[in-house]
Amino acid sequence: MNSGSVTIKDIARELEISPSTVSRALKDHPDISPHTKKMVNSLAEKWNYVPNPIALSLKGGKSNTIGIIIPQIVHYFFSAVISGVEDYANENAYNVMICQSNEKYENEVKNVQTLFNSHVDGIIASLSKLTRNMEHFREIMKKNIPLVFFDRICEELDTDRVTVDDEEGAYMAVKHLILEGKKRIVHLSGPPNLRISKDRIEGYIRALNEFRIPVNEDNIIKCDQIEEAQWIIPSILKRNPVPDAFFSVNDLTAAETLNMIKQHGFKVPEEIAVVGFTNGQISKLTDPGLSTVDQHGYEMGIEAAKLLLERIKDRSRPTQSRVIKTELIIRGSSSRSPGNI
Amino acid sequence: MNSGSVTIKDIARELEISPSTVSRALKDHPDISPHTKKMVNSLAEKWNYVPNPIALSLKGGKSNTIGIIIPQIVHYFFSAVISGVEDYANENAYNVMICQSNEKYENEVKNVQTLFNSHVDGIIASLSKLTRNMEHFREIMKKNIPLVFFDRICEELDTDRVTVDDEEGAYMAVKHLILEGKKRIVHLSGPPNLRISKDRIEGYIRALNEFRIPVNEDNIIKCDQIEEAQWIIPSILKRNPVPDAFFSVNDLTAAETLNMIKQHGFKVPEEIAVVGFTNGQISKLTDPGLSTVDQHGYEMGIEAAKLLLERIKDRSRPTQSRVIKTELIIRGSSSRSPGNI
DNA sequence: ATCGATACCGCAAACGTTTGAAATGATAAT
DNA sequence: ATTATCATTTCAAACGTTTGCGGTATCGAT
Repeated sequence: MNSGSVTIKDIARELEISPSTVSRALKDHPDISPHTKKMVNSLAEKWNYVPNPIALSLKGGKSNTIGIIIPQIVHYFFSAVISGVEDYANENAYNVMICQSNEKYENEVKNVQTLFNSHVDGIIASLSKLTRNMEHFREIMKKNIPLVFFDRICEELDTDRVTVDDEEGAYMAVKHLILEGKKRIVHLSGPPNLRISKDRIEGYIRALNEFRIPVNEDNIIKCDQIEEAQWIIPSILKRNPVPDAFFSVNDLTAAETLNMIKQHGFKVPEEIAVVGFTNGQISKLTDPGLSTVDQHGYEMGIEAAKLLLERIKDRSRPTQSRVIKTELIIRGSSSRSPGNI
Repeated sequence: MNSGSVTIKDIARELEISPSTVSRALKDHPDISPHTKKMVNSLAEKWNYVPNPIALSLKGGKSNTIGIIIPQIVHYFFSAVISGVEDYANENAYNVMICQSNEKYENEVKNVQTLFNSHVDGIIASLSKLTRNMEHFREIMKKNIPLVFFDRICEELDTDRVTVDDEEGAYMAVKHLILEGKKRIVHLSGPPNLRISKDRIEGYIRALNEFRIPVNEDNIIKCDQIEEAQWIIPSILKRNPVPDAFFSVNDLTAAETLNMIKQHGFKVPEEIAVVGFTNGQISKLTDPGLSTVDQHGYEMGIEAAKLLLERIKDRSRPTQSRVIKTELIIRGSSSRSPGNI
């Protein structure tokens, strides 16, 4: 705790009045005389008085801090979400504590504990890839701590949620590929336990169905990491006939896939097209630019924080699910005449 | 503040003893009988008692929270640093509050205010590109708040610092380019007010000097953003003779430069080579892979947090400057036979 | 029986703030 | 002169924890 901070007591001492009078004067309480108010306020101004948030927390029974649990901060999407959460929280006088699960269930459990012990007023979370057991979140709900999931939501718990329209996003991406003339479209999908993975698969299937392209189970492959792509993609590229498009569940895997396709001598997008998911920084920097589905991380962060603060205010209101629209960004990896660059 | 939390008072009430006895029992104070200690500890265990950090903060006069001010969280380097800071801080029972300046001086000033008002025990910061006036940091030092700068340090203030050996990193990068046979090497540099920019320029110059390549002022160009690269690089590529290498102050600009070079029909690395700085996610995903100088962001975060906590413990110890070694990562953008991929 | 020592425990204040209740002083109504 | 009314202020408790100090009880020694 820093020194130099002015307290109500300091002001009271200087003005030779009681702390309670100072407190009320600062709040413009009707009991206090205009003269006293003037004295107090001008001294408070002069001395840069700011209420001690720690004392307020102790008194008020709320910490004005919210926690956020994310898999990894170094991923563009998650850091964008954090920015949104921070911005909205700070505007509303809340602080944010960040915890990373590093995609591990055990860490996630610890994170929940840590945040609870830190007396956060609520928690925003996105599941780790390895989380199957939701007991830690169930516990936190039992303790009546507001909980909002975003992106990788927990299906079995009735909480507020913020997602993107994953199904629609995937549908748009695959439809776009089909309209570009692609027929043998491989979907590199995420962990099958996550709702987002299922939804994106469904969007993929809906697009194929719409154009009466048969769905081949072999074209849906769990592959959502660079390292995975490095050994999976080559085998796929040996198929006969070779796929003519990849729709990946994230940009990083898509970018790596794109590179491997080129390494194997295929032309992008003419022979094989690629579409990713996220619209992170890499997508502008691959060659050709990576078509992708914008996930609007920042907006998700804003919405998640908004939902959480609403619930902190009113714990009895019914849970809400907000869905943010994705946006298909077409670049060179899937189209010879991209709309965006 | 969440409900459900067990307090010392709860335990005292249940055991029909006083809170002070409970407190001492939990701390294994000699005044307390073994029997009482046993009672208290087992109930505390059973009820999952955890001390209320807010009460401790108020009492102890320290918040056990540190603040970090960074330009933008969405950049790989900074999010890596945050990870390091969080990890070290959490291991030592500290929380971290994150503030983004978004590269704006005004925001940075506000951030400092916010952190001060939040009673953080110390601040870790990296300057925004637009910060010239250091008054806000000077103020915070006057108030005796420990302050550690990393990467973009403040030269005029005597604080603890963590940097990488920017000069050496740049030197290695440029020397590597020279050894690859490059002679007309353009350096895309950062904001001239920042020490890191100057150091990297110096490293660039040292390498040229060592190989008796004349330093051409026109080859040192302020260009550290994608948008800047988009209009600056084309003009550079029209030079006659055209440069045969670019050494960029960050990966993003380097990646964009690499793309523009290819667009203009030059072969990378044969005709024009590129080296970046950071070793972020993109560097593995460009085509060819981007050679770069690893900045070890995570380690910097650890060191910065370590320095800060040391200073919080002992405010009188002399300031320290820790320098972390960079590492040249050679990929396809600068060498036909890269050591790394 | 008295004293001192020892062992164990509780009271109360403190951190900074808020807030119900009580106190003070002054004014107006009786 | 007494009382009610009002404006203004202070007191005290509370949030959860720590800690100096004082208190009580027990025991052994005298």
